[in-house]
Parts: sequence; C-alpha cells; structure tokens
Amino acid sequence: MRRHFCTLANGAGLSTICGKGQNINPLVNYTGYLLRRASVSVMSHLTDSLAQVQLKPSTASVLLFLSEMPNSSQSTIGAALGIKSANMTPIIALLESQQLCSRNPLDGRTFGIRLTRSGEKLASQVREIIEAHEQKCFAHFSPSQRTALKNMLTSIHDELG
Amino acid sequence: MRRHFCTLANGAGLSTICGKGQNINPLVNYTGYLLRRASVSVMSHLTDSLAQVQLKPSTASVLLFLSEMPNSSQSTIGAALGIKSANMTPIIALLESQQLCSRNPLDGRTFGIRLTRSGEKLASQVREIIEAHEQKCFAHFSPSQRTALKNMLTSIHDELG
DNA sequence: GTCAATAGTTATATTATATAGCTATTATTT
DNA sequence: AAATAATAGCTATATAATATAACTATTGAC
Repeated sequence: MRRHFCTLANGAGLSTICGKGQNINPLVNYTGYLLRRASVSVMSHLTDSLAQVQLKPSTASVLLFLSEMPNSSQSTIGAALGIKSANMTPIIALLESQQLCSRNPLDGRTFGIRLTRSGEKLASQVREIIEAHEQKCFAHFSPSQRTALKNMLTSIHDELG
Repeated sequence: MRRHFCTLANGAGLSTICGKGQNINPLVNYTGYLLRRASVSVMSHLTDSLAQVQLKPSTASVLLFLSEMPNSSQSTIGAALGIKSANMTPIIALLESQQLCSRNPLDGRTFGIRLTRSGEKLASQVREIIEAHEQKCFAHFSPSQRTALKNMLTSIHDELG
C-alpha cells in the first residue's frame, strides 16, 4: 500500500545533481517548495504507518488530542488542530460510530468529547506508531538539529498566522 | 479569498502557551506535525499569491520547470516534480489550451513541451510572485538559518525516498 | 520478431482542505 | 427583558493534490 511520493528519475532525491553540477529540478532553490516536498514525503509515510490501525492522519490527530485534552468540544479541537467545524463533524461522527468516543452535552449546543476505553487503547497504539514514524523520518538529525528544525517550523506557521 | 489556515483559538499560533505553562496542542511535540502545519500555512499563502495570475501551485510549478528545462517531456517533468503521469495530463492540457505551451513530438509517443512567448512571460510573473512569497514566509530567518532549513528539508525527503 | 518497458490518456477514488447557508443556543447590549 | 450578535454544530458541496487501474500506441531489448 506504499504511496510513490518519490518519483524522481532513477529514484533520486531532491538533492540529486546531474552531470555538469546542474540540478535536475530548478525549484529546489525555493524553501517553500522543499517544505512542501518534505511534508508530502512524511505524510505519505505516516499514512502508510497508520493504515495498520485503519486511521487517517486527521482522525488520528483528533484521537491523540482527545487523549490528552479530554472533554474538549469540537470547536476547541478544531481551533487547536486547524480543522474547521464543518470538517470536524464527520471526524467525530466516525470516531463515535466506532465507539471510540462519546459526546456529553456541556450546554444546549456544546458537547464535551471523551474517548472510551477502546478509544484510549487505540490512542496508545497510535502514539507508538507515531514514535516509530518520527524515528524513521527524523532520527538522522541530532537532538539540537531537531530542536532547531521544530523551532523554525513553528515560527513559519506563527509568522503567517 | 484568503484561506483561514490558522484557526487556533484567539488566533494564536502553534507556539501558544496557556495559563500554567502547558501547551494547548499536545501534537506540537511531533516534528512531523509541525512540518505539516508549516507546509499548509505556506501553501495557503502561495495559493493566495498565485490567484492574481489564476494559477494553482501545481500548474505554476510545471510552468517554472518548463521555463528552465525547455522541451522536457511530461514524464521528465513529472519525475522531477513528483507528479504522476495520470495527473500530468490535465496540467499540460490546461497550459496548452491557454496557449502557454506547445507540444512537439520527439518520437512517436513522447512530446517535448515548450513554453510559448506568453508562457515565458507568465513564468516571469510567477517568479516575481514567488520571490515575494518566499520573502514573506522566510525573511525572518538569517541566511545561514535558511540554508540549514533547506538542507534539513532536502534530507528529510531524500531519507524517505 | 517477440516480448517487455515506457509515454501518455481516461476514468475514478481518497484526503484534506474550503464556502455558504442553516438551526439552535448562548452571550451581549441596550 | 427584549433585541441582537456571536457561537456550536450540521449539511451540502466544491476544489486541489494526491492515488490506482486499465487502456493504446510506441519503443527498446533479447
């Protein structure tokens, strides 16, 4: 079920150089392009990793969020994860239909969402899967490099916010 | 036409800390998550920027590629940019329908794609738009930080390739 | 010359986004 | 307290970027 995100000629990566020291892909000079390509690669690997528990990345992110922030409302989850309420609805509906969470009214229009026992169990599995996934994607960086990377990625998001 | 990619509560960024020094979003510990969020923010800004020339990011990337690698075949473009041939077809068809490129048979099954005069002109505009976009997204980093970031993003992609 | 690989196309599916419009409820403001 | 605004959630629907599978025609290899 492996996605073929890397389709560069002869299976080469973005850093591939051809004969005369000239790059195959002129877009690699753009940081935004490299960010996008890296993200697609990592998301593809994540999708594959999560397939063993039949979760999509977005659903898994909600599950993990709920595991650490129990009884959050849909709007709180969406605000934190950048998921609009219109797109939150089917995610929660799916989790609920699989008895992974339940909805408890907080007031007349708001529900607190809680993971069930099996929801918590699945969240633990997801945590393990993601640890391995992160290992695979980023283990070749030193701790200080990883910290620097995380800070830069955070600031990119915040700068555009 | 601005997309609302940042929907965090009170408009806060990923680095937001709440009362007790505890983070709102437990997922920010994952590098892959931060990479994804940063990429979505940047792509959203790019989409908005390219709207003035009525191009989508994928179409614009093909245009830029062709501008620097003229007479490439669809499969070559796709291999370099990570676009499958099935998805390449409508992109080239669109560019051709707008007289931005032309297809010249290289042999019985392969076409070399060349930008037309107006295709080259549009590519120049795109280059300017992207320079400004990159400036907006990454100007707050020092040159050495930007170099480090680009190297890390490249290695992430290559590591998974 | 046969067979395998490649270039390109078509049709279609999936995931993550987005908008607009709606109801019901809660909060604010006179 | 009544009127109005804001919020929570839902439905329907659209778009962009992926993906697969099946197909034709052509080229390359043994």
